[in-house]
Amino acid sequence: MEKPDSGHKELTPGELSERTGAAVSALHFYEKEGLISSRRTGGNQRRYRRDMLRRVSFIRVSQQLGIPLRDIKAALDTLPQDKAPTKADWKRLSAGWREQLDARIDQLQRLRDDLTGCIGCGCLSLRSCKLYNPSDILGDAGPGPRRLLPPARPAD
Amino acid sequence: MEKPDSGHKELTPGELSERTGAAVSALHFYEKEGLISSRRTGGNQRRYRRDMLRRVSFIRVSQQLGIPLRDIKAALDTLPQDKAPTKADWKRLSAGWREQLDARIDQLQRLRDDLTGCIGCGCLSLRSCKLYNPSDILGDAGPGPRRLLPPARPAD
DNA sequence: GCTTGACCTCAAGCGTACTTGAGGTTGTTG
DNA sequence: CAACAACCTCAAGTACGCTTGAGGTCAAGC
Repeated sequence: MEKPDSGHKELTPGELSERTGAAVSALHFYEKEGLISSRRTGGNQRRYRRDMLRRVSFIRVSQQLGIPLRDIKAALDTLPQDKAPTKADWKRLSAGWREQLDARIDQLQRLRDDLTGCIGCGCLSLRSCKLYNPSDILGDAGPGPRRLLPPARPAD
Repeated sequence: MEKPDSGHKELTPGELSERTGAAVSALHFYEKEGLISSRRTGGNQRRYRRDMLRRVSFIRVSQQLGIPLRDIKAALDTLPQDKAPTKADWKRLSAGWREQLDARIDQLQRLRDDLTGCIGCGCLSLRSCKLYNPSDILGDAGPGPRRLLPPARPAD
């Protein structure tokens, strides 16, 4: 039924690291920050439930989207901490992320279209250029730094 | 011909800050890092050529794309430092940036499609999921951190 | 039983992109 | 001419997301 390589045992730090691409030090960091959790053996070594594979991968994928760890944590916090999340749990998270992604793509496409316009018109007139007008950039409400993405608040 | 509000005088730090949305401290930082330049008055105060408006705005827009300052600097270094860039100069830069943008949009769209697939299939099998397989993510050549975007090397 | 590698903790360090603060100068304006 | 905002320099601090190092433990193989 199940391929044996799917496994069912807990994972050592080294295994989780190798299979997710995250450094062991990063796993420690994620745990310290509450993004993942582990059980300890008698010898005080970490053992990870297999669903941590998914959590860590989710973290990494989300980071590729430019989402800060605190937002990823907020999303993961909606999953059960003490047992493996259900399919529905992951589906909900994924759907939320897909929205983020859609928004991000829209944003970039608008940026691209504006940039194309600027190339077309030469756009030596800053006054009329959306890209080069700070109070206009991506609907920015004013000057000053802001996050690339709005805070992730999935199904709260 | 030219609207008077287009201006032709140099800008003070405060003016440049207000018109680009970058903090004065950020302007100092950009100058220290060689991304912008200024002339000094007799009293040692900075005066910015008007094309610095465009440089700073370019910096900020590029950052919205997730491009690191060193890559932005590399791009700006292809512009003349001692005189205002020509329309062709900016056009070339913008075109290079548009490529970055297109690539980034493609990347995100692939990610979105994969994510949609994962939602569709439930994707509790990590083995078959592109998103959750680190050696596959976005064509990653292996585990370990990597930059979201390839280095910007515009028309070098 | 000893070596070896994987593991442990905790503190410090690093790169990016700035901001903040101290202490002092400039320049405009009433 | 005094006040006051805006400017100056330089050093240190901040936030994020980790990595590195020191000093020690655990577990498997020879």
